[in-house]
Amino acid sequence: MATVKDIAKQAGVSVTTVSRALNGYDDVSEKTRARIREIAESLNYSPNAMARSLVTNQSKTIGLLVSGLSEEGAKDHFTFDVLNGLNDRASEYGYDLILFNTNSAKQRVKSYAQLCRERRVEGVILQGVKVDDPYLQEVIESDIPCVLIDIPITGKNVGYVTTDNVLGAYEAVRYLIKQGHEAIAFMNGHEKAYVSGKRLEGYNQAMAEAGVPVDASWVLNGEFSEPVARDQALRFLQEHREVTAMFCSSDLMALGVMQASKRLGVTVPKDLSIVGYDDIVIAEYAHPSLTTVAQDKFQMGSAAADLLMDFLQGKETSGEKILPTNLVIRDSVTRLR
Amino acid sequence: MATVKDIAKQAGVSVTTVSRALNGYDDVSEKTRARIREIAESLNYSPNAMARSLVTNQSKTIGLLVSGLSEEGAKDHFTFDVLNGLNDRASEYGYDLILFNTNSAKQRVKSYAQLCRERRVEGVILQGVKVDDPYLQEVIESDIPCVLIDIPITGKNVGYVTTDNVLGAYEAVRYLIKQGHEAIAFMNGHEKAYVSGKRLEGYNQAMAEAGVPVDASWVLNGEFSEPVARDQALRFLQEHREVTAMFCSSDLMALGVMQASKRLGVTVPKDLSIVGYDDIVIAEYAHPSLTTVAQDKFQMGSAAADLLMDFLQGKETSGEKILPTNLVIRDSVTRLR
DNA sequence: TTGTAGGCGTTATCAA
DNA sequence: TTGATAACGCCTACAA
Repeated sequence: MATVKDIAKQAGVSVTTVSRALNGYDDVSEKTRARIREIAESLNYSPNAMARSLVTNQSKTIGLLVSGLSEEGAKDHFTFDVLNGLNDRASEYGYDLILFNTNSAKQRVKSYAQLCRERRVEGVILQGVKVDDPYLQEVIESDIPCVLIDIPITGKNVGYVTTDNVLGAYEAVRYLIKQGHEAIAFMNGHEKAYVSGKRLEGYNQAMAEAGVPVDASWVLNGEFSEPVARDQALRFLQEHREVTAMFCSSDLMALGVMQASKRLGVTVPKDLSIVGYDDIVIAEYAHPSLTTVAQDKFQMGSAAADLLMDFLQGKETSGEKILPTNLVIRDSVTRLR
Repeated sequence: MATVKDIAKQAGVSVTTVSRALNGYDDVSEKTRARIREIAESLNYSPNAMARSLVTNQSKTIGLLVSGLSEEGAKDHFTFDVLNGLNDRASEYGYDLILFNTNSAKQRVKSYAQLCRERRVEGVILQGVKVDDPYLQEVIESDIPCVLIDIPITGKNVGYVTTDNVLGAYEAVRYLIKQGHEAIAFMNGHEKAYVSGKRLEGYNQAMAEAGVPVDASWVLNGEFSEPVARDQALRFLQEHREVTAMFCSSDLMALGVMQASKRLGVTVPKDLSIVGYDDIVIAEYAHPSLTTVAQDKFQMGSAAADLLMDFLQGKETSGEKILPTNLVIRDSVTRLR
């Protein structure tokens, strides 16, 4: 593989000149620059990014840490969409993405932070990690600039991107109320998730506003899992025939609730209205199609890239980006009366 | 950031000793090794992968080139699943993945091959590219070891992973025939795709075996697109009320056909049986749920990693891996008579 | 068992 | 406008 030295030799100049010619410095005559360019091309020269990084101390690389990336059966496109947005924007900044995953088969000895330091990533995006994940602490304390998805931590070079979970849930529940529902249960996710707390807030808020008292036992924990939500719903719906609607903290759980309904002979939306959260692809194809709170996952990715770049460029920033949600109305809710 | 030099200084030894102690050479006394390890730890030392690469000439990095990665609305989990399998296996080999995408907003000046050379990736996986993609040629000619997904090219350090498309299609159609169908149309993808040719082969084979003549006009081109398949089906189904089944070269197209059926008042599967291909997540949730030819995408990814490693380690290999498919029977096919 | 010295490919500093 | 030279952090003959 050709190096600057090869070019220099062939052009009869020094490596310095070659370097500067190729990097567009203006203290090199156009004539030699042209000659050098030509030779570089003919030699199929590509600068060695690593050698460059070594001296500039810039790897032009950002790390993506995804917990549970390798798990099969991740039905929600969430991770992937965020990754796309991220990659798209990062490449605009001239950065490439490098992927790390935690749960490798051979219990990886190296820690996240170590991986990042070895590769000298300039920043990190963390996604899908739980609030109590030990990796989380490790990375935050590592002083590598870092942006979290859906975990609200800010600090020196630490920020996060999320959507307006309170408002999203609020609007969903208010929509149900406007459709005449009052007996509205809430299938929430596990407590380790930041978003769960926020969405509960939104639920409570909408209920309070409508003057509907909230029964704590009507807030279920589906652990963001389809089968768990199904089982929870199975139990709950049998005990509470009076419920007319259920708001779910994820589409996957909403699908679980649908399954439970079907099994119990409860027709959606006639006997039970359901609203989900996320707007995953399946939502549109479910039967009936699912009314849900949509998050723009692609945008979450690019916003995360933007925020990280702010850190890297030393820009002043609050370190938080809260994106809007959008209620997508389909066929899983019926108007009461 | 701590370097070997720092450690050496603090331990009162040379950098050589540090390097060898940390890399597990046995010509260093256990006592000094222990001391060096301790100091390294206390200094939070991580070796600089780039400096190491520079001298070992091994980047421990493989590139992933995905065409159309950033396109929103890629409903099939395909790319993502493959990526997961790839990443999972690669990390077992001690390799990290670096992502490149072509269609960045700012028309990226650098070519794929250039990107790969700059980052000194040891090998490349190419996915989602069309047979006539200029990038394809470029990469293949670049003499970087490379594995293609679903494109049958082999050569020096070039190989591919695919599934048995002929057999997959054959089994799908034979299944339809066993259910009593004879008037079976085929919604194929575009001709630029390798898999389309193969699946057509399988279709023809099964039909011939059953002694059912194939009418070329019954083979449609849905371009692997949901709306295109829908429109094609709309036209075709109106003209051919005698068709009882349609085999589709992708689940997405099968969904398009379902939409068309619905619009025409043709009930699936009572009036029209449908078999798809891929087994994307939506297939299970569609209404009726879709009988389809499943491909293990995760496994395709890990097989690709394996093959690439064979190249990198100079192992003898045919350069092709053809994985099995698996007919998943759900509710979109009815038994005739 | 340990240390010295050279080099990987690039950029940066300084002098010519 | 150009060139010599010294880094960057690491590994690896070779010598001690």
